[in-house]
Amino acid sequence: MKPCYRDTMDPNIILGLAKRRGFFFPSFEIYGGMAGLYDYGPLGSTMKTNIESLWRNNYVMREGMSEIFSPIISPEDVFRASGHLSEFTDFSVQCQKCNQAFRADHLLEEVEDNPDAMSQDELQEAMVKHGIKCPSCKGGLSEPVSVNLMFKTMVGPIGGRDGYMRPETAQAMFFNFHLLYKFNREKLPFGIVQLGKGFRNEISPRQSITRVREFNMMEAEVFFDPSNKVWPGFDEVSSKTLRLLPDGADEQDITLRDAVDKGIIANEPLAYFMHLTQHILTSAGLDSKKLRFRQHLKTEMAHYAEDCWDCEAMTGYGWLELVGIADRGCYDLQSHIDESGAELTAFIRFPEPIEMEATIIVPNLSALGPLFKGKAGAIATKLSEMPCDGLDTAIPIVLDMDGEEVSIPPECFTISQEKKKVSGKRIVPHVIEPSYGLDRIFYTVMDHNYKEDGEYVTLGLPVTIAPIKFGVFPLMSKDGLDDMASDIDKKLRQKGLLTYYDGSGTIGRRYARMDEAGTPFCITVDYETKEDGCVTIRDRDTKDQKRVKMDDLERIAISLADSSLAFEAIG
RNA sequence: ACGGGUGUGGUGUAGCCUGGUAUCACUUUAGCUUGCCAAGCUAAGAACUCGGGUUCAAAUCCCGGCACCCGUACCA
Repeated sequence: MKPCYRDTMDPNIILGLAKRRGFFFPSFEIYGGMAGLYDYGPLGSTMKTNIESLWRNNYVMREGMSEIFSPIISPEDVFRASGHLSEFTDFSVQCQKCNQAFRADHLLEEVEDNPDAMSQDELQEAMVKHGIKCPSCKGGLSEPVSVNLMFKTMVGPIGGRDGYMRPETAQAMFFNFHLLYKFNREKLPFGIVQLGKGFRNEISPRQSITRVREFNMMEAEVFFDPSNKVWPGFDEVSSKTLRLLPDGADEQDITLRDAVDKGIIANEPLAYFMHLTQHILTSAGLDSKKLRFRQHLKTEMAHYAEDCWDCEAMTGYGWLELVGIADRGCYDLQSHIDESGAELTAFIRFPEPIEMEATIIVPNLSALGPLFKGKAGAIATKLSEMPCDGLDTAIPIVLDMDGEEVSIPPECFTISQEKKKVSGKRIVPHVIEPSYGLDRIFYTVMDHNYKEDGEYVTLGLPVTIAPIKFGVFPLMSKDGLDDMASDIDKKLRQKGLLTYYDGSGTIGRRYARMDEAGTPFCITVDYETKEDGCVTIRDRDTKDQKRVKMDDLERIAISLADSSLAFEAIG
């Protein structure tokens, strides 16, 4: 489906503003630039921090999840387990006539069973065997060339170990599960978050900061008992609506409750985090009319995923994926269990311990040892794990030890009835992963809040996101007004509010400068201040002014900045 | 990655065809002025994407790199 570009911003206008006002710009420009790498400038860095704080306020403060901070450089094993090593390595072929590039495994999909898993040589063989030609012009194709989208590096300068720059922040939350589970006092569900950089060597970075090689993510991994997938707080928001675009159905506004009941969204927590996402994004100033949740098609969803929704925003680049919220089942933990052998499981207690009677084989090590020497340990393990129904204690047990038949004489084991108290079971938790692309959200904040009235540009950022909270001006830079304004400026900064003092040019120009930077309020010291001790506070969006006593200014400014006081409510 | 287009102060641009000291506006800075919304005056600062070639001389012509935009592909 072609995106609809009506009522959307021309990206070039955003890019110009971003560069002029120091939000973001291409990196390394004086050295010719480097595709897919951007700097956040003075205002951009602060706004990025503000978006992160907003996110933390919701995930860490409101939902009670715990934050971790782990290395970017990671050993190869991590990505062998996660699947990135194979998933991020494609084999590409190119048409020798029309030069178009294709994925080799895609061309073989109809004639081979599992081309995705084939090696370079196997692919080449299969291509020749089936006489694959270019699908668009029937020209001959080149040999498959390996394309890996992870940045590889060497850990240790001499004879080091292969490492990769992580392509997402998620993995540490999985492979540290055993510790994090303990930290959360062995209770499910619980959530872990990580904010940080990820790296992908994109074939073709484009569209400014929305598709870059080094990017910022805010990710949560929420672990559940699969038999009890609930998240506290769902009931409170279950009557809220979301705009959904389900796989195979029309776009619709629907309540969380209905969407879960009708099976459109797979479970309550998934719906809950979708709503939380909507809440965070609109708090960051995104226009809810330009947001939707699109369900992954069956074909694009990873095979292990139970359900997956992208939150998309309409921007000057078309629909842009900002957030992915996926129920990934137990895939990630299980993969790390398989790869590392670590016990990344949770223990689910039964309401009452269950008494069980079991027949078990007890190996007699003092007999096994002398008889089987080095193999005794492995034999003992195998004995105690094997089913023992109908075994006779008088007959030797025959075991298959790596292809070798071994007969275990009866004196080496006993069979006994045991009563066991089972108080619970070990399970591999399921995980729901809300994953936010910070840079894309950043871009969309600018896109959705850009306002133009003729030549006059206002960036209508919400107070919490705006880098500068207050412009502080003397009406005239003389007669002591400048000193009074500087004083106010200094005091507000001491209270932790980022201000911008400006005493140059006309007052209108100073207001305009702040409007374009998205600063929500300006404080002006004028001649009356000397007489009545009041200053004006001017609201960016209405241009209205209120006079307030300087004695009340700090208190009011703090309340305005944390949104606990609306401008209109100033007395 | 392929095809097409584009690269001039912080931003937007003129100049390129037809080679000869780079245009204009906004912005910025300093001063004057200005008593609440990009006013005015004076002055200043600031650019030819990079490398190579042709030429007495290259922003301009030729070749190559880099970056950006669009399409296809790729990717989430």
